[in-house]
Amino acid sequence: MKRPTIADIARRAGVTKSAVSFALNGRPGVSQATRDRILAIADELGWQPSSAARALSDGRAGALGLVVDRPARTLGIEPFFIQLISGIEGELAARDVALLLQVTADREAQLGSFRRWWAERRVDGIFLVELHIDDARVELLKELGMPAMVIGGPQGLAGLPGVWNNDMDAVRSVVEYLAALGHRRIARVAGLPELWHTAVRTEAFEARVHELDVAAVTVTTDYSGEQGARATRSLLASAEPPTAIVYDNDIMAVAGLSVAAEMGVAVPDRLSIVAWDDSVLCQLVHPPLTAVSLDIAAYGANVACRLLDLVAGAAAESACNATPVLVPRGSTAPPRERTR
Amino acid sequence: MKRPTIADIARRAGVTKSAVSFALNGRPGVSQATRDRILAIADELGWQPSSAARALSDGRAGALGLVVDRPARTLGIEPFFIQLISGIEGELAARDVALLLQVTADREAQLGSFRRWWAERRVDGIFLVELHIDDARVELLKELGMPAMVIGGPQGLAGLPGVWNNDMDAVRSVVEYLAALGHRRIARVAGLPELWHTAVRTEAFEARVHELDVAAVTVTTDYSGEQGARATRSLLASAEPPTAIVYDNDIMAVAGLSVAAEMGVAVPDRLSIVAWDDSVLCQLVHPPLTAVSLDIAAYGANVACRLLDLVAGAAAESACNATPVLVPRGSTAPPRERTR
DNA sequence: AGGGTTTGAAAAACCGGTTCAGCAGATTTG
DNA sequence: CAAATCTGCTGAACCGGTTTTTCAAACCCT
Repeated sequence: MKRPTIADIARRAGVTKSAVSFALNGRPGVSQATRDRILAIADELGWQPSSAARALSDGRAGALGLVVDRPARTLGIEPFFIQLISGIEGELAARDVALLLQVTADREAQLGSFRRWWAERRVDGIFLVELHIDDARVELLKELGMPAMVIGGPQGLAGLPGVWNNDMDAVRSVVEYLAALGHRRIARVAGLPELWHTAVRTEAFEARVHELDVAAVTVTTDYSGEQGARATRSLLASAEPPTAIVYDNDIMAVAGLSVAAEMGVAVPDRLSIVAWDDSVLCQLVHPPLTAVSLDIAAYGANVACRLLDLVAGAAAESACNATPVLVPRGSTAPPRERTR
Repeated sequence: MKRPTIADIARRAGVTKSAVSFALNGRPGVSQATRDRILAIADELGWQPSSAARALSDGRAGALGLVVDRPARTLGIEPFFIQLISGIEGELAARDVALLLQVTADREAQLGSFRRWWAERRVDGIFLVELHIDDARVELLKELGMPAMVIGGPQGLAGLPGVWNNDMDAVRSVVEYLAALGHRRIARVAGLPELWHTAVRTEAFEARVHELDVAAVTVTTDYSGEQGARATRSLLASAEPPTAIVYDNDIMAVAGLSVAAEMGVAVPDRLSIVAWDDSVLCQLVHPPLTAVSLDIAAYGANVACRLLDLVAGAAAESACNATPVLVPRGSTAPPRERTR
């Protein structure tokens, strides 16, 4: 039992392929009676358009692409990507657009994937995540003329539209919260320094601690729990250890919490911990972690919408998605005096 | 600057499209000299085949599909899926096959996705994960005649080929390990009971503890950290609490560890913890968790290879991938007497 | 009644590949 | 030396849609 084509429908309806095409796409050119008859037959036969034929004829793939290149070591842990994909998917599925996913070992491979996807017309556009400062992908995409939407890039990024979150205000509220609790020495265990959003957060962090006259230090890592643990160890072992640490992702925060336990530093009495990127993980550990929370799936849906519009021909527009909010839990408290 | 087609190459080379097609696909029918000339021109023009045209003409999509339907709550945490996808991708990318990913809210939606993907010829075959006992998807796939590879299904699953792991031996070795340490009351916090691999593990577990004359109890959950925590709480609060708990995934094991900390039960002195599905998470917490480890990316690569072969026309064959190995870490030790 | 517009549908071209039948010319074969 | 086979390529059909062009019949207006 072969799958039906519009030619089959045409034969059954006693019309030509063109009439069927017009009818199925709701375009003028066929009478209402004929249209109804064709639709009924299509339905009866269980007809579905061949994505290949459609792609070939109208030039669009009906698919969008996403390439992720986190090293396997850290990739799986962060809920961020799957949540993001989940949000994107919700939007795409509704419009019958597919999502092509690729996981590459390094960034160079991404360039090749973009080229190939575009040359093969596998996708109509792509999502760009983890934007670096001076990102080679941006140039390539502009050169190819490939529609793209930057996820999490800064506002005024040359050339490509994007959707970002108001991390600056969120960082400020974290600093203010800790300062209000009485913390005077705050550390921040940041992610990869070459990422745009790390830079944005660092700048906002440095500025706000300076204004509030709080002593602060920022350590950069590769986002892995291992480096988060190492950074925590050296911070806590220093002469003047911080009384609060802000981590750039949840996995490092959990690692930091373990290090504190291992070193006999009570949380939150001796050390307050704040995690960026909230997830169930933050609520599982003991004490539950105060975190900066954001609805990532909604973020993904938002971005997907915009890329779809862009592909459909809308003007390229950037927008702010939302401001992450601080969710206080058991890992933060006023600092207790060190002597005792 | 339009993207080049084989017609462009043909014109430049002074031959017809057919000759170009033969040359590019390494098929006989053109002389070596002509072939070289055509390849050089194709390379110069940066030609890449249009996936749509190819799909339309030879009937294969050049893509495989994977649908995941874990609820968003638990989805992001487990490294399993991303690692699996990463492994699959490695294999597919080498052969220029794309991976379509869909994240659905419920299982019913999966059926629709399969139908549509197949009807639209979007994919040549699909990976079936999280196989349920009496899974409606199996019937549908057989009805559609869609090539599929079951990931993690049991050996003798009617009709569909699959690749599984030797969980039975792994379960046995865990039980033996704990028994050898001196544990006489072991609990197992299992995953969803309707999943095949849960059933397989449960059966092996029950059988082995019986043989070794160890008291055991199995509690089923939905894999979420929340339910893992709840199960742990009630187990530890019982009259005769277990001295060791085996968790069916890493996230529940971490949750269990937190509950133990919260209840003042020392790990591993009073309670030993074993996690199934090893991940960096297990090494981040304190103490690091003894875990049942498996190279998931390699598993994905293995499965991908087999589905590609199946799609290419090979006979449908099932196979065992590997036996997960127990990695002892700090969360397991001989039980200490309860009185004191 | 005759010329112009509208309507509904047919016919054909096209998208970019693959594949198959056909066909000259060179080479092998009896 | 004629017939059969092989080689290297051409021309055309085909995959399943979309889109443009063409065309006949119906309708409209003095």
